[in-house]
Amino acid sequence: MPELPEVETVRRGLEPVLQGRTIAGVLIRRRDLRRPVPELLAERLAGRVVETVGRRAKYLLIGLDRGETLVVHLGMSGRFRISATRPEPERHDHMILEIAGGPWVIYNDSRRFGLVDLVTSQDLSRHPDFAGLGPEPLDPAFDGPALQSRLALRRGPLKGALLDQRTVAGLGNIYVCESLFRARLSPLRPAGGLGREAAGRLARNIREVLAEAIEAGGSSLRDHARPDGGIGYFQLSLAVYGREGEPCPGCTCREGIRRIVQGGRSTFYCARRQR
DNA sequence: AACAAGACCTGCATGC
DNA sequence: TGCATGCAGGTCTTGT
Repeated sequence: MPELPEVETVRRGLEPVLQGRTIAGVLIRRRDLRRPVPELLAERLAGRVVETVGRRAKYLLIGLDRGETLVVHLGMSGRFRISATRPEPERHDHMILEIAGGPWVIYNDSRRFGLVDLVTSQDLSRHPDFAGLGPEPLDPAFDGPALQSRLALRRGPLKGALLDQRTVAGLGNIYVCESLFRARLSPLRPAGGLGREAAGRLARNIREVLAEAIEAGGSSLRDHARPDGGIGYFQLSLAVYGREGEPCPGCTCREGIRRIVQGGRSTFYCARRQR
């Protein structure tokens, strides 16, 4: 499910349910996620008050009292759902939070590429999960020069550089393809040689596509993304992702959208429009 | 140092 | 119907 817009959509869904509320009880049903769920996590969370519900890159940051943060990553298939009544656990429900006075918040991840961790809030920026992350693309500090300087060190193609969370945080396969299409840049183009004008265009299009996707509630591809059970609609606005063989929405080329494999993952682009 | 490939795990669509 | 194959929104490790 989740790149930055989907994680942000989840954050917005959880915030009104969690912020200012007390965690009454926690059930951990499976500990072998991407890395093991910390020992005694349930005991450490019980009775804690949620102060903030934030996000950094694709990580959800549930800020608790006493200076600790519950970190959740959704991996490829992670989701949250909210239940007004005590839920009957379903397959792949790994963590169930009971909020004092209801509701219940359930973390489910079939592929178990996600993770749950509890870290000291002060150490967050130095924590290994976060230390190397690039800038938040929606932060004002992210602009053409910032992107250009990060890309300058690179030798490989743009696609891989943008997927690397050290370049800019929060992009994944969908939004890299979409950003490159909007910026009219080939995913095969060497990242290092990107000029000032092209880098500025790319940074602007990254910001725009992410902002529009958040506005639409994210993209719901194989399942729904939102804690409230609703779906996002941005998949309807995708220009190239998953559209191999379809006409290019930006030009009149005969070939249409092409699919290639880079770094073992699908890239969708228009070879005529994107140079 | 930077890159690609492989690994992690499950579910689903497709084709025989 | 059953079975094999390939693919999926991420990221960590390994090898070149």
